[in-house]
Amino acid sequence: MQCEIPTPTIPSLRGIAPFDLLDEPVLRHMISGSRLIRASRGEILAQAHGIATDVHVVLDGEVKRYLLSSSGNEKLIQIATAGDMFGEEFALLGRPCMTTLQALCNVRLLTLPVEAIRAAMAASPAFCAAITCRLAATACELIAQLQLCVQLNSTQRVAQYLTQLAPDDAEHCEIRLDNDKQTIAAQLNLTPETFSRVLSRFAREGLIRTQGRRGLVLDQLSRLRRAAAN
Amino acid sequence: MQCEIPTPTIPSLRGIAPFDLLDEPVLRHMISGSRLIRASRGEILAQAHGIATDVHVVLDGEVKRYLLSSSGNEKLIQIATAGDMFGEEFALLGRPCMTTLQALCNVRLLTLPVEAIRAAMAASPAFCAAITCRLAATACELIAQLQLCVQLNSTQRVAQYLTQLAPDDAEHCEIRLDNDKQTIAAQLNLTPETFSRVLSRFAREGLIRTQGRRGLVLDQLSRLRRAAAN
DNA sequence: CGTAGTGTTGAATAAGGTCAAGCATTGTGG
DNA sequence: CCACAATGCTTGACCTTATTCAACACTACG
Repeated sequence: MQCEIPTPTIPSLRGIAPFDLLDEPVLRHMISGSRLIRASRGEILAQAHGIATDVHVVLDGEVKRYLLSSSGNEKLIQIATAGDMFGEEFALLGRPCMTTLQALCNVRLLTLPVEAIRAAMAASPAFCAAITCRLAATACELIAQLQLCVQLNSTQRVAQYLTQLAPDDAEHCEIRLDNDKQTIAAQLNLTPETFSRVLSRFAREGLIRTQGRRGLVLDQLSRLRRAAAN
Repeated sequence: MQCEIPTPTIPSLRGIAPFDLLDEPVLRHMISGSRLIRASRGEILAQAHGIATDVHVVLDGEVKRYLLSSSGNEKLIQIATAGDMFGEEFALLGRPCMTTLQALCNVRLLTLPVEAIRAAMAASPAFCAAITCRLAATACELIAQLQLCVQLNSTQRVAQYLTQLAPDDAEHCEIRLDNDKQTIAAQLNLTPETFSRVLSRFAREGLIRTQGRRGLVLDQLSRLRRAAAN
């Protein structure tokens, strides 16, 4: 994990989601307080401890954000990809950050002090509104996650996940998973074993067929949707 | 459940958390679009369906906000008491509201159209910042909830709940539960039976003693804290 | 003193998790 | 281009945990 003073990152930040709303001087001030972090696959970028003082932006690569329990259990919160920003929740409140950060591949990450974010919010109502929307979206996602993890059983969770990948009206479709099955299992808060078992039961019942490691044919989406709802 | 046009509520709203930041005309405009809802114990105030278009403020009484699964399982999200505001997450994004609302006692609830909130945010940077903070806090709480429900077992959850009720440094203390045991169990995502079993195990081990229905003596808080962490 | 609402306890059950072994896929180095 | 290693995936047997259902006990309140 390396840190650099990021001179040439102004253009890249300008192209990223809420920062495109900022004026040149505000953006420049924000960059001046930032740090650029490089890390390679598997590296832990930040532990869950201490007051959060900054916000992160992924420039390239993927970063996994998760809760780590004392028994080693990982609960995935988010997989942040290029252009994603995260960590406002804790930083804006000055609360201890609960999440751990791990690089899923070689990544470049920009770290912005929360004070700069706060200043930008004061300077630009549009930026402030954008941050507000992002937080609202985060809260919604978390409520959905809670619903998923707490109220649905393994069958329902997998069925719901699969139906989300298909177009809304189709009955049959072929898809390609965008992550390891382990990772997907983690998203659904299942062990890889349980995930595998549910998939093979669906296959046995004729709902799906597997094609290689990541390919999947959904044959009876209406039944799958029903399985998700029950 | 009754609805009224709320003429005399300007003063009461002025005294409530983020609304004290607003100027008289903005506040007046906000009130003008609002509705006052009265409901009595047990009544369902709003189902989870359709796009959320407004935000709620509890004037008096208590309201339970929860996720309802198709199998009837309830996952408690929040108990909102007088002065609490909620529902921004969904309303600001115009997403379907996932939560159900139930009166825990006789309540008066003020319903504000999200457009008024948006206008107030545009008019007052301080109000906007306050809303942002509230959303950040909501997100943090939800992450904590997720951690609680997904990564901790029943013993840890109960131990954590109990230790939160005690002062940080004490070893011994008496407390009074502020809700039914059923409700507390729901907050911890446990059945009342499991909650009861954990409590009686703690009692058997000498960690706590029960006093009547709501009283509780915590005798060995250090052991309790250890049980919460493991 | 009786009743409704809460809380407790036990036995049976179900749902996932854990551990361990083996199989398949992918991609790399020869 | 093939072989093989590394990684990821599957499967089975077993175990732990919490839920369910049912009966009963307690408490608070009228």
